[in-house]
Amino acid sequence: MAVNACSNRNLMEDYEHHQPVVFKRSSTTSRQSQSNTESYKSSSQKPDGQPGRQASDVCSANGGSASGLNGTTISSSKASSEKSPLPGMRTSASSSEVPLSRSPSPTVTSPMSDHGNRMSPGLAGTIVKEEKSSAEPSKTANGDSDSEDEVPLSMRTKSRSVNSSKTPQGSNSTSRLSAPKQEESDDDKPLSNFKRATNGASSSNYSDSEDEKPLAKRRQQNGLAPTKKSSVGSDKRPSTDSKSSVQSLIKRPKLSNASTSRNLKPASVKAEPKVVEDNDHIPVSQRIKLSGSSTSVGKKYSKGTSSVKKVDKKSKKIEKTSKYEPSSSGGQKWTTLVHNGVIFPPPYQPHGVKMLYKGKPVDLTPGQEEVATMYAVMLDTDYISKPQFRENFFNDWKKILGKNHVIQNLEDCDFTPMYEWHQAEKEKKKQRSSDEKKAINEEKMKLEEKYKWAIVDGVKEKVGSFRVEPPGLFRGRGEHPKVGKLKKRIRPSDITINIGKGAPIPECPVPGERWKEVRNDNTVTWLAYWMDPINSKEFKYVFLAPSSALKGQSDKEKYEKARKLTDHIDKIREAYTKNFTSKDATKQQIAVATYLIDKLALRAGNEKDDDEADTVGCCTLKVENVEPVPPNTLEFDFLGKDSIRYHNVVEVELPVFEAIQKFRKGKKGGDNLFDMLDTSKLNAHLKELVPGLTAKVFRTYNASKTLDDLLSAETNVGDVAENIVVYQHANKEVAIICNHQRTVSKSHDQQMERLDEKIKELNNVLEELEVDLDRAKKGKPPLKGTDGKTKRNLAPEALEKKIAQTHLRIEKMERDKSTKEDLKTVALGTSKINYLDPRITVAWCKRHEVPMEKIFNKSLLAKFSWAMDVEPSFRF
DNA sequence: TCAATGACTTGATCTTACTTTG
DNA sequence: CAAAGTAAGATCAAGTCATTGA
Repeated sequence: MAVNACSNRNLMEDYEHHQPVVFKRSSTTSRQSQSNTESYKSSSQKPDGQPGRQASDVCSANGGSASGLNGTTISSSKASSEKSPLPGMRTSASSSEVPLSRSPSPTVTSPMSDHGNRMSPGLAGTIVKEEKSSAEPSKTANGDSDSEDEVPLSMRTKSRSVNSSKTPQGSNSTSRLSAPKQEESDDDKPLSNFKRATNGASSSNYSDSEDEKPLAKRRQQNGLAPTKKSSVGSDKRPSTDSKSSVQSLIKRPKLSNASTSRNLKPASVKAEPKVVEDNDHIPVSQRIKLSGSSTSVGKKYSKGTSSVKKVDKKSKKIEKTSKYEPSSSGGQKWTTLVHNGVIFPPPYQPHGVKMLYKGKPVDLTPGQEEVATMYAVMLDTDYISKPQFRENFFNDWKKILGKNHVIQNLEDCDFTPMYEWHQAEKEKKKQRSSDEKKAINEEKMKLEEKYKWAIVDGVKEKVGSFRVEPPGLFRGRGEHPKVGKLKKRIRPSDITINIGKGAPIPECPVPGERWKEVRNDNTVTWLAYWMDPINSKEFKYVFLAPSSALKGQSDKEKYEKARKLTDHIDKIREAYTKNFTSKDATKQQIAVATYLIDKLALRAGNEKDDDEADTVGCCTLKVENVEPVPPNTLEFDFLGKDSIRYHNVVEVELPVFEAIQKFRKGKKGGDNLFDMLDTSKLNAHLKELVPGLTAKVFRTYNASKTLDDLLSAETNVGDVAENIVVYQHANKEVAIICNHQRTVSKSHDQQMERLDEKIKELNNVLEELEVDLDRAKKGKPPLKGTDGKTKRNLAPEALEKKIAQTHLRIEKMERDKSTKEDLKTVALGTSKINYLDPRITVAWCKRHEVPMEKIFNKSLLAKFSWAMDVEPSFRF
């Protein structure tokens, strides 16, 4: 049972005791912030009010006892929520489980496994390439570390914050060129280890392998998550697959390393290739079928029939052949590209419902009504309560109303009739019979079918979002200066199409209009773009879907880059640590900034314009965002991307602490903490250390490294459901590091109450059973139930069994509850989609016989099709 | 050197489809 | 079977980073 997993192990102990060195990342982690909503704006404010949840894992430690049963700890949700859990966590030191250890084989195994190629026989000339880069052998880790690794000691920080904090880890990336990777030394281990320290504890060290193991366990402690998993368990996947398999399609070759692939590219035919025929409706991704057995996770493509082939003509530009050329410069992204353009939202249909102005109905032209309706529809959102929103809206609407319109101010407008009309429409839609719905759906599908696919180098690929954004009111996040502005309707004459030379130009769907421009630029991947109506300097693009080879390739490159960072991370840490005390202010700032990015997984922090929400990242931190708390703790509190609050209290190394104090000296709260720095300087510096390295690589590295370590540390004992719990737990750790939040659902409290009630009920039942048991032992009949009914006479054994069952139910419910509380503000999806190398997950699934579909949904399976053949021994 | 531009990734949330529950 | 919950998918905002051009 899951329980076990969760049970406490002593994680903490491990951490603490062993600590030899190392960085620890902060322990705490919690994110409290969530308050994201708009509320805060400028940096200065710190919102507090939040519920302050804490990081879960951490908490668990303490929370444990909630259920008394078997020692399992369940973290009570509450506990977690409470702020400081404190130190007292107990853990037994015992944990001794052995971790899986990293992959054992030091040797290289060549990855080449691709099993069968995915190619279908059918394709004739198409490409294929399958090899995976042999280059990397699986790196196995060796258990040892390089000596260097150990070095980092200096850096280690300890963090433990009181309240929350997250831990990050750092690392850097590397380019492929550089040295061969050494295995990761232990040091590399991600911070994660550190971080969580739930409460106060923290520390851990890398090096010992031992330490690592425990981590995983630690996390579990919370005991969470049981519920979902179970549900997960069921499988359903079959259906789709089967179908898909049937169809044939072209399969796309698998990606290999970039370089190669590029070159390999099939030749193109120049002109338009003919479209692939038939089946195509099925996306490539779907074609993949998963094998059912866990191990067989890999996908296989079905055989494709159609063949498109292209001849190569090209070789022309392939200049850059360097093998590894990243897609960079000059990079050609495709040779032939065929698609059908974009689809437009239907024209506005006036509804004729009149709004009131000073209590009286007003006649509006369709154009005026359209904009009024956009506002009316948002009446129940909190955008309406923002003055900025109302002001921007009214300014834009006024332009459409005209100067002399009766409507002169928003305050006297009553949009209720329109709002109600809209609600009624919604209701109507909901009430439609399923047949009706089906018919409507089919119609829509038919209409959109042709836009869904593009043929890239002869392979049919899914297009991402091919719908032009409909007009509406801008829904900026946080305190965006432009919220509420009218996002005007986009017309064909606003759109630039990019398509292969010679391919048929998509027909403009609006009669009488034409595209703004048609280009044939094969150095970019977009199929179309238009100017963002809100920010005239920005564009909106139509790209291929994530399941496409083009996207898959770059995704793979991203992870490879992060993975290679492993080889350089020690050096990088050493270097920045040395510069914490540099006399050169710029160097010192770079060092500290890099440290924060590494340790806390902060984003780079580009400069922002005044017409954007006031949010910050590392390079743009303000003095007021970082509060030094002697002797060596820093309290971060700022609004980051999407105006999501980042609040973290972290212990840092003394030199960092001192440097921060120095950077703050003589500045005002709103001044930049790093006045000598911006992202381009920072990245330029990183690139000197390792070609291709940029700030964001650290996030990817730390996230993936953390997952890899946590999953590998876990001794496998459980069944599928338990393993899934383990995975989710690891995933959650990563989400916490990255500060991926979600707003608490409106019904959360209600749901919690409901759970509480159920638990209470069960407890009552339990009490009654115990009384009955007592009486039964004495030969007395059971008391009447609360409902007054008489109960059957049961043998003590039977009662005991019932009691045990009830205990289990209560436990499970408590666990569900704490998981729910725990995850109420943590979003796991983002990291899964963007930061976790899917090969880690795939390899782990293979090792633990967990079907991939339990972890990745259909779209992720498609998106990560390039990772499915990885060896079970793969380590990040 | 740096601001503007351009392309692409990351991210929260809204919407819809599907499940579970009462 | 409807209401409630949830997960998947869609949407589109908001970042990162490279390149361009003056």
